Amino acid sequence: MQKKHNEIYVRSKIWLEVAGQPLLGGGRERLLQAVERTGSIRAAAIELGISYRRAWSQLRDLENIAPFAVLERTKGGKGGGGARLTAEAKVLLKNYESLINGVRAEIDRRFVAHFAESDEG
Amino acid sequence: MQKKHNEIYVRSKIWLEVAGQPLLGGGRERLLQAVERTGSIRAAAIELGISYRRAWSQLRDLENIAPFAVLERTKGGKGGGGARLTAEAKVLLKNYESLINGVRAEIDRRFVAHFAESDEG
DNA sequence: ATCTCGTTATGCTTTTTTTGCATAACGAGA
DNA sequence: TCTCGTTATGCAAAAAAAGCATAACGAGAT
Repeated sequence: MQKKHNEIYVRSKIWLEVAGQPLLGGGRERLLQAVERTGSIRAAAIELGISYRRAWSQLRDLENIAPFAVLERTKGGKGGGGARLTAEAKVLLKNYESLINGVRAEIDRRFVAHFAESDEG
Repeated sequence: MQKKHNEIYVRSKIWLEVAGQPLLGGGRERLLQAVERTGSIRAAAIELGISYRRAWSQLRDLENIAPFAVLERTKGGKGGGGARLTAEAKVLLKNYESLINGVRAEIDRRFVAHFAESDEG
């Protein structure tokens, strides 16, 4: 396989919406995964390298449009508090992960099929 | 088929990149189509309901990262000038159209497969 | 040779969106 | 009652997008 001088490649975003508002995409997916793993919004933000303010805003928006509760939060206590995903949020997250896993590969396959034999696209 | 109280649905964007920079997505696709149809950037902008400034900026950015010339422009003359797509740009546009046509349907199909039997997602 | 006209080309202002800082509120456990 | 690290927000700063106004252009008409 010779190197191609044309470096065009395909990228994609797949997300879920409710009533025209974004519900869950790649960014919030990683955020929910991090919250689930760490048990707090703040720790998740640190793990992702984003500000707590940004993570909190993302989750607030998510919860505002989700048709069910997403997080269970606690304040105070020895650890200061924390946040966990509801069972429904875990199902949503899992289904989204399954959805995009298959789609990514399919897009790449179709890209090659359409752009492989033609250098200029 | 009963109505679902959960209105979650899937959306997607597929675009081409070169070296991390966006080359061609849905917006520029429509813009190129309009330029091809009308023969000028200004007429294309009017047809799409966007400002000429915006259309022109989009095309400038596109040409800056495309590995080949995209438009042939003319100034002056009876009509004042105009713009046309190069042969390579037409091929790129056509291939992009073919790519996304199949992908859209595939994403919808996979969405239904993953989200159909589960209301909460 | 000059004028005309509708286009391409671009600087600059305004608006909108995003990002980030700083700080208040909270409350279970010590 | 005090402490501590979290959740919760107001507000400012920065970045990005949108839009206004105007210059530059040059083939054809005069």
